[in-house]
Amino acid sequence: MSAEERRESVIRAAMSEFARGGYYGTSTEAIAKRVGVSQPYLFRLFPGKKALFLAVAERCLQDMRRHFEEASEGLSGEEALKAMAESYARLITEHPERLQLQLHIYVTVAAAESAGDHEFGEMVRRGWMELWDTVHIPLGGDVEETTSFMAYGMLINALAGMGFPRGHRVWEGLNVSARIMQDDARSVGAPQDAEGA
Amino acid sequence: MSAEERRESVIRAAMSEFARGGYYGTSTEAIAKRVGVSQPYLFRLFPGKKALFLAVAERCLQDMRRHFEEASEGLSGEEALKAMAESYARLITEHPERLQLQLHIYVTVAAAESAGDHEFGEMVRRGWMELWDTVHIPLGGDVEETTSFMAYGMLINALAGMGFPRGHRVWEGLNVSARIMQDDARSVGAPQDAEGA
DNA sequence: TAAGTTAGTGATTGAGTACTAACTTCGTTG
DNA sequence: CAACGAAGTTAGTACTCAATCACTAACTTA
Repeated sequence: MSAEERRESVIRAAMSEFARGGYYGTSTEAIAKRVGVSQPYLFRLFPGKKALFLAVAERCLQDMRRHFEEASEGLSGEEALKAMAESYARLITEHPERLQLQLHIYVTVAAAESAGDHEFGEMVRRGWMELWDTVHIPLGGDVEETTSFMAYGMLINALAGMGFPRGHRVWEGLNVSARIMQDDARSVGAPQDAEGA
Repeated sequence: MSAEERRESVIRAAMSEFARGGYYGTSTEAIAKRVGVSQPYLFRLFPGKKALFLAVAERCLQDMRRHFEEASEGLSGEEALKAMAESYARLITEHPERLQLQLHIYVTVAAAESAGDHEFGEMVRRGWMELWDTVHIPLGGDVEETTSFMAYGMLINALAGMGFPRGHRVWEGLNVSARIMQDDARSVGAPQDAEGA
């Protein structure tokens, strides 16, 4: 297998592992094991753990963008909104590790930023803006609509991350105002506990 | 100093340290050093690192709730909304470590949930619902309004975490549709880079 | 003063960490 | 066939981490 192909498979494996444990909670050995390669060899494919995480974050944002592009292809306005929302809902319910990876990226970039390391932040901001524009266009260039779409998306991330089961009252407001996740609302990760209090 | 007082100071110190590095990125020694106590003694005050993080998360949610209660005291409707939004904006701009701690809690609970550990999740969901109700009441019991408030709050968390500077176009939609952070919008952690692309 | 409790420390342990250096294996090509 | 470069390994270093254990000094109570 060529080094480039190997790098690709390492990124995929690292996406899974970093999704589980985040940056500090993931060992390079775990990634290597998943790829089926020796751990030191990772350092020949990537200069270090940080660079690998960066590559993973970049890929995650790219995937996200492509996801929205495909979902909204040929649609616009309300139709595009519904299509993207449903597509996103399906993505994070069927692949909860995607949600976790996103959360890990947000928190890691925030930590890096306030630690004075802006390299990671620049990349993520660039990725986010591309994502923003990808959503903005099919929504008719409406800034408020796009912002609202992103905001409800972030709330969904949080609720799903916390493990609120579908049908819980905290999801209620989303069905109406966001026109999102009508029938597709589903708990991510955690199962039944109706109220939690 | 009594054990109870010590525990209190440990929680405060741990909030700062966990905000920086999250669960895996924070050593118990760093926390102990900040408290001014030996590292092994932490394990007399708390059964383990995990229990300490749990106590920190609980405290963070409590603080958050109290914050909104105080901000909305005696107000209702639009006035309460503005007061809570401004108060929250001030909190995370003046204390960026609060934002980071919240992000770390969300990601850690998500990881715990999908790893089958629901103890942490139950606590956080309970805390979130209390927070939700605390916001819900002054907003006149309007579910959509409350959901929208929470959603824009989560978007603000994400944008601030990524280090988008105030005035950046990604904040634009928030000024209008969310009636949040009009003049108070401010970058958290990261300084100027106008576009990032 | 004897008995017991509470707050706290120093030394250590065993597991895990990112990363390096030196070696091997093997298909391709002059 | 021999030389080479690229893919990949084994062995190892220097270090960090959570947690445990045995201990002590100060205070309280009777």
